[in-house]
Order: sequence, then C-alpha cells, then structure tokens
Amino acid sequence: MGIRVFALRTRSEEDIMDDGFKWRKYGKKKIKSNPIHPRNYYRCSSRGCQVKKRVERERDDSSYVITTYEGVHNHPTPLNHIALPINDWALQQTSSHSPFY
DNA sequence: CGGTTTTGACCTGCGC
DNA sequence: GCGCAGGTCAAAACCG
Repeated sequence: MGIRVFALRTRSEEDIMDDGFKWRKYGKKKIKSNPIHPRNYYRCSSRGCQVKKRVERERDDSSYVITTYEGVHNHPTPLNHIALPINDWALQQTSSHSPFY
C-alpha cells in the first residue's frame, strides 16, 4: 500500500519551488510524451527520508508545472516557516494508484 | 570543504 | 528474448 502520491499543478516559470523541504536532484530524463521539456527527479535530502519528487512541465501548456510528491516525510521540516502555499495550486490525488498516470 | 548538480550510462518492467 | 521508456546511479564539476 501505499505510497502517498501528490500531484500538484502550478503556474510558474520556475521548476523549483521551496516547499519547506530540502531536495537533492538525482536525475533528469527526456520523456517521450514531452520531448521538449525534460523531467527532473528529486529526493529529500534528509537521511532516512526517502520521499521523492518528480517535476515536469505540462505538454500542452508549458507554463504549468506538474510536481509529483511520492512518499511521506518522517522528519520535521528543515525550515520553520511556510509550508504549502496552496494558493492557486491544484491538488490532484493522494493514493497508491493515480487515476491518470 | 561539504553537499549538490550534472550527465550519460546502467537497470528494470513490460509488451510484443 | 529483445527493445523501448522510464527510473536511478555515480563521478566529476560546481557553489557557498
């Protein structure tokens, strides 16, 4: 069961947004479904916390960024402020099976 | 100096 | 069994 999977759609020019956690990039891949914009792979910097994050741009509207969180942090937030500026973000799903993937 | 980014190579699951 | 597509590793460069 489950690994929690959050998919966030954001309108932003920056691929990287500070969500309060420290991330370390571990891969970049060109995707067939979107050859123009590569997909980036991040992992939580804290040891013992294996939360992963995947960032790619939407194919039809590259002004949107899709950030997919995979897993749950088991340690406190490194930064003591902010969290998720869910302002105009669109929360997608939180299950082991994503409906559109 | 330590942690992070970068990048191509390597690994794996799946379909045919 | 092979090839594609996607996911991860790892070494060297990079940065504060």
